Amino acid sequence: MSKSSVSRVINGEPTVAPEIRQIVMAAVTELGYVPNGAARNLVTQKTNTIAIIVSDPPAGLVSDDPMFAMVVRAASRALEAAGKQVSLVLAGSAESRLRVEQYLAAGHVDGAMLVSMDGADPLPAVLARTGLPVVSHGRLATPGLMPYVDNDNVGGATKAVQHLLDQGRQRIATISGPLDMQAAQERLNAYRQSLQDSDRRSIVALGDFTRISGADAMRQLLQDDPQLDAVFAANDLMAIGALRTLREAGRRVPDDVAVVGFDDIEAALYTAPPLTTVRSPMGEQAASTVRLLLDLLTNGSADSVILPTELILRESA
Amino acid sequence: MSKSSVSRVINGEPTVAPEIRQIVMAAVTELGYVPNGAARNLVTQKTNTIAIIVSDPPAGLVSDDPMFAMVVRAASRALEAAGKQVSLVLAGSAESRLRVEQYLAAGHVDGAMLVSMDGADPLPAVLARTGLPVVSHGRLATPGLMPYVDNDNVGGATKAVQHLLDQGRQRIATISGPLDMQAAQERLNAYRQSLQDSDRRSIVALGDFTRISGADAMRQLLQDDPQLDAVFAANDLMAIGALRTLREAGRRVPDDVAVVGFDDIEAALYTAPPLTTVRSPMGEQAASTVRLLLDLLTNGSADSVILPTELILRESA
DNA sequence: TCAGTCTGGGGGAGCGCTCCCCCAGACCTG
DNA sequence: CAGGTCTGGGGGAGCGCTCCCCCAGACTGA
Repeated sequence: MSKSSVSRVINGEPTVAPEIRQIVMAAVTELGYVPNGAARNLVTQKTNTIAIIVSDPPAGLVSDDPMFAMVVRAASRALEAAGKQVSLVLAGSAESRLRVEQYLAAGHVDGAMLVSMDGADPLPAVLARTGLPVVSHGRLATPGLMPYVDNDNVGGATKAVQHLLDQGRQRIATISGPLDMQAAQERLNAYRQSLQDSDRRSIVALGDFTRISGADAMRQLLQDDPQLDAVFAANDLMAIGALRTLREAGRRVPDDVAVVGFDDIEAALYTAPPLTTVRSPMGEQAASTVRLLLDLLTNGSADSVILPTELILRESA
Repeated sequence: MSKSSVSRVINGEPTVAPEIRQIVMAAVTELGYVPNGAARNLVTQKTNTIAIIVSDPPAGLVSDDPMFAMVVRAASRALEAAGKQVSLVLAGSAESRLRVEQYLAAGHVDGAMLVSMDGADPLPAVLARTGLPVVSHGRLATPGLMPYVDNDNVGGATKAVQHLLDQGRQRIATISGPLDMQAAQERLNAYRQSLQDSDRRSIVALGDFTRISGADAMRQLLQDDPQLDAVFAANDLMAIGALRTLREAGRRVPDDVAVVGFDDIEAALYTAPPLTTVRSPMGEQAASTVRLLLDLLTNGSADSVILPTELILRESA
């Protein structure tokens, strides 16, 4: 019995006699043999592993981020369903960035998926230059670097603001996300455009997509314009923070102030009152991004995708 | 110039002349050379990679799980700080379980960290038998299989119930987590013990640690005992669900019904009213678990750790 | 029956590293 | 100055696989 035959059996090649296959399989199960991954990777020049690269904010800032959980989970699932291993990479500080680059260059992975990179991040450009198949979950500031899957931020934000307008709200403020993130920018622009189209003034406060920043921004907004009667928050987490500030300030929602969020995370169902929000299909987006990468891996090319968003009416607006 | 010298330089061995080191370094940066990971792994018999194995509930059930985000993030960070790569593994269906086993047996990782395994899961036992260094985030149902880090569930739950008792609450119910999870069981037992010690009857509903299950369980509880005036939920997510049901049922919190949660996730700060809860240091627990594994890797042994919990008083009780 | 074709299995090279062994040359000591 | 010691660098084996090449043996058709 030669190792060639064993190799053939294990890799499921058809040109092997059933009898031999039997013998090998028996031996394999009996001995509990498992082929060595490193050796295999070495010779085949592939690893069956995909990196999920998540930009990690400086320590301390992190909360229980629903985006992280949803995206990482959905992506991992899709990847595992396709028989790929997942390597999770947190891209935080500058020196960790170098490590990431080295890691990918060392051939540890067959491809990578970038998640929520901010505009200033040099990583996408660096990775694109390595020639490794890379896709992005969310559109990047620099276009054309790699294919991506995003949701329709502009359409969603427009629907949200339009809804507020349709309700007859007069002073509609917004809590924006960090402007170095593409999604935050698009949502803010759409808000501005909608208000401008109906001859209204923008009232903007800046957050960073966390609950606490939403609460702070709402406080700011209330101070800037005590008369405001509606707020569009660029994500649900900040909307939840805003809800809290409004409660503390004695404003009733939606009677005094209407609130609309963005994302439709599960928590939006459980706020008081339940949050009206724009649903962005995060799980689906992650799965699509994986599909994109898989396409890129097999075909050498893949086309970016924009997923539709939908306004979910609940009680806060 | 021989490859031996290059190898020595790259691996930072001291027995190499500064001059040669210079030359090699120059060549390396100029050519952008990065050593091949697979080849290295093959010969050194180690991968510098640690698996984080998360039990994944059957699709659909998953929501934005703060536990997942916190633990995976904190653990990854600690691992990367120690120079380890992270391999994220979702252990879902039975067949995926086999894949996990194969994967680990193939020598792709140097060690593994189990997260939130339920009691029925055969995976811990299987992994323990492979001889691979493995630790658990959270105590396992089968003791002695591997070292673990857990928080003081019993102490925390006792404090929570005691607080309700001290307030003079008469009918204290609980929403338990899934009983195949060790943490849920300990919290329930502590609740029972505390009530028994003060001669009171237990009122128990079962949830599965999700918001929606908390809302459902609360409905059940209200039906079982309309007179109840306090609820201890085995985690914050279920407490949030309970809050919603209570609001819908027209009960005031904490006036009519007091609510205490467990975990102190960030969302607990933003509920209406803010949630009184038991803080369990999830991030710290994850970091400790990593430290445990690292110890195990270097020393060959490591001792389990129990982290203290603390009651955080807010407005819901 | 024999040349010719086809199929399946064995031998062995080689993937890109690390690490051991050995040797050249510098240095030291009596 | 000769013999011994020590230091640093080069050669080469080998990690455990896959895959190519080739050959033995079965099978076909004239």
